[in-house]
Amino acid sequence: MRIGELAAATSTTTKTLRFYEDSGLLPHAKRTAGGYRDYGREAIARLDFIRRGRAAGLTLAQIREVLDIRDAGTAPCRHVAELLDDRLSALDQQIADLQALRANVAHLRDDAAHANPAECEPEDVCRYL
Amino acid sequence: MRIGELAAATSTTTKTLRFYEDSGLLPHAKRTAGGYRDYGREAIARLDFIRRGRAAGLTLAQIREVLDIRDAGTAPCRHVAELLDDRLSALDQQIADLQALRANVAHLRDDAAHANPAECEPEDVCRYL
DNA sequence: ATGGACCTTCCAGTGCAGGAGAAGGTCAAG
DNA sequence: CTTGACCTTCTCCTGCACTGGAAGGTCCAT
Repeated sequence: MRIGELAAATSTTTKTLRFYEDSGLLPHAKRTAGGYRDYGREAIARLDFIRRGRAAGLTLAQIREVLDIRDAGTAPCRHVAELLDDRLSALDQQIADLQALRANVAHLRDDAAHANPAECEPEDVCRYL
Repeated sequence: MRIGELAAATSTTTKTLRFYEDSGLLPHAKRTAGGYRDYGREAIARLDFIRRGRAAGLTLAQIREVLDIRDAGTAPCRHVAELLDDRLSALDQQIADLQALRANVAHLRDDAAHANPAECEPEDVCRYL
């Protein structure tokens, strides 16, 4: 499989695949006589793994950590669970922050809606954020 | 108030304050005879506003949008309410996205937690992400 | 043998939110 | 009058995850 086919099969781009190789997420691909990268089908599974990790909000560095453990021949289940726990905490915090902000903005919006435009001072806009 | 005092009062840095001025988040400060920036107390309130927005995950561009409307001075409340409605919709979408992501990550994490490490083969790693 | 699709490497830029450090100016204390 | 803290502008650097483009090589059909 050449790089373009792999890119199409994984809904990504050749640029991204070369970038992943440079970043150590994909092993150095073997080459054809003409110097083209030649991928096996396992590359698709690896890229699906990377894609799922990205979708879960992991950084490429975190994904590489997991892949490195796997490539060393050890099962990274425990490590994956830890990474996901960290990610859950971060998400909970982020959600709580956004909900607090939403409440503030909603309050501010109500005030803006009910205020008499004639007596609406610019300074009032920022009272609640 | 000089830039260092303002930075200390708002738990930020002089670098950040100059960057905010360049970015249009802070107005051009008036200068002392020696060319130093000279801030009034209202700068602290403005930076607190920026800090709270940042803490809740807003971008500087989004914060600037709100500040620009305030700075227009003549900002009609109706217009502000419209802007805030847009912001509320965006926040609701963002919260919903994060909650969906959280559910996904929690599900993945549970799978990883219930796996028996002894029978977890390296090839299985993809199951958990 | 030629055209076009695809590939190669290398260099550079994007957007975000600043941070590092150089070269020099200002100000108050000793 | 000098020292040291603080300030000025300036240019470049950071990390993240790519993206774009130039210059050239390969492969396959016509």
